[in-house]
Amino acid sequence: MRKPAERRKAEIVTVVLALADRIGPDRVTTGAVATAIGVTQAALFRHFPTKAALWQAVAEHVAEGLAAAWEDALSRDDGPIDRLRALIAAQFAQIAATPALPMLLFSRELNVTNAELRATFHGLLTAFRGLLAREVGAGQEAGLLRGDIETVDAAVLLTSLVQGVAIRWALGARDFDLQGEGLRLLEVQLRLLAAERE
Amino acid sequence: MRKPAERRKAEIVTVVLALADRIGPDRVTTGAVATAIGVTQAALFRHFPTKAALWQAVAEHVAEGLAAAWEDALSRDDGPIDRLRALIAAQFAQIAATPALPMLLFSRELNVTNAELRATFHGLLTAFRGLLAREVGAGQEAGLLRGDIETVDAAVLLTSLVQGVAIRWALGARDFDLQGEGLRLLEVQLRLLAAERE
DNA sequence: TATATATGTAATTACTCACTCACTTATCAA
DNA sequence: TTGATAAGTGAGTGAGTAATTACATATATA
Repeated sequence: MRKPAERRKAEIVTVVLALADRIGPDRVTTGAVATAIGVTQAALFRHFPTKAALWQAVAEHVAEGLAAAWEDALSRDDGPIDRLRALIAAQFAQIAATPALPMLLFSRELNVTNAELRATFHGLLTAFRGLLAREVGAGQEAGLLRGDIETVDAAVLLTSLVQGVAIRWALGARDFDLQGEGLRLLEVQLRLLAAERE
Repeated sequence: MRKPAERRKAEIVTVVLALADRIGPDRVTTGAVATAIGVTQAALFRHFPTKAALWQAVAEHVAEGLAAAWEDALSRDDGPIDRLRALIAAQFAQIAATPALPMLLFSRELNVTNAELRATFHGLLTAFRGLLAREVGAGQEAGLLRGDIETVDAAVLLTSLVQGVAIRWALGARDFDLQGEGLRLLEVQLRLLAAERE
């Protein structure tokens, strides 16, 4: 079935992510993508000049999703602790919705083929840490979080929590609920960071 | 130059790890390994029946290194907190000595091609978490660490710390001292976990 | 309706990869 | 010194894989 280029491009990006989840990012061949969509392999090159360009489009799609989720998490008018919760919940939600994401960060296509893209993703992680740091700082100002910890260090500990849980989830058999376990551990870490002991 | 099989095998394993660091685990082809050593590609198959077996040997090499480092860290007769420090310091040291390790965890070889390899590494991470949990438990028993936190949760937070810092190091330009930064953050987390506030 | 163009196909190319096999030669023990 | 054997070679094979090309046709628009 013939489709306008825009929709076909979007379809290809979606299928690449789904395939990356099912068989791993580095097994996503142009042939596999084409078969999954129902077109010939050559048709892909009508929409993307190279396979690297295709991966770049995928990465941009993911980056936009993350940025949107962060913005949405910060849009609510809560206190800093709840904003921290929302940010990290959004991160877990994005990873759960795009399970290939952790592997994608280390995939050959993204790291080896496209250095620019690697910088983009590294920038995303840094940006996320920055957002966390801002909320942590606000929490410290408000006397909600311990003040005897460097703001940035607390942010690093929180991003590490996300990455650690995501790794355990991805490397294991995905045999637990990422979001549930992640948010549970977040509460533990938040209790450690809290200004007052209950 | 002809070498006895044992030494050649060891050489191959070493070169694979070095190449994995330099060009990425999934770019390590049998041809690249052979050229780096100075033999023909066919010679590799004199020592390993398949490429998967070669990777398994690499994994065992890494596993032995980690196990030895852990044992060494636990051999000293310190208190639980110092043992935690020693364990995590050993982990950072091993990662720094084998910089391909973080990437290896996300390689296609491990995640897609070689299920046995994946099981090996997943087992290693689980074992490490177990060792940490034991020391955390001892620290809680001794009244050195907060008792109102699940022992296992604290262990997860500590392994996450290691992984988070290692990822930031590997994905970035390796532009900071892994061990130094890691141990610094460990002290922060230990302060959060401490039973008494100073 | 006619036609230009965007979308898609079939067939093929150039290349990489893991792996095989018949053959050679260095090494070492008898 | 000689013969057995372990270690290495040269020349392949078959199975992918991205990308190209000449050709076809659906679709929108004038």
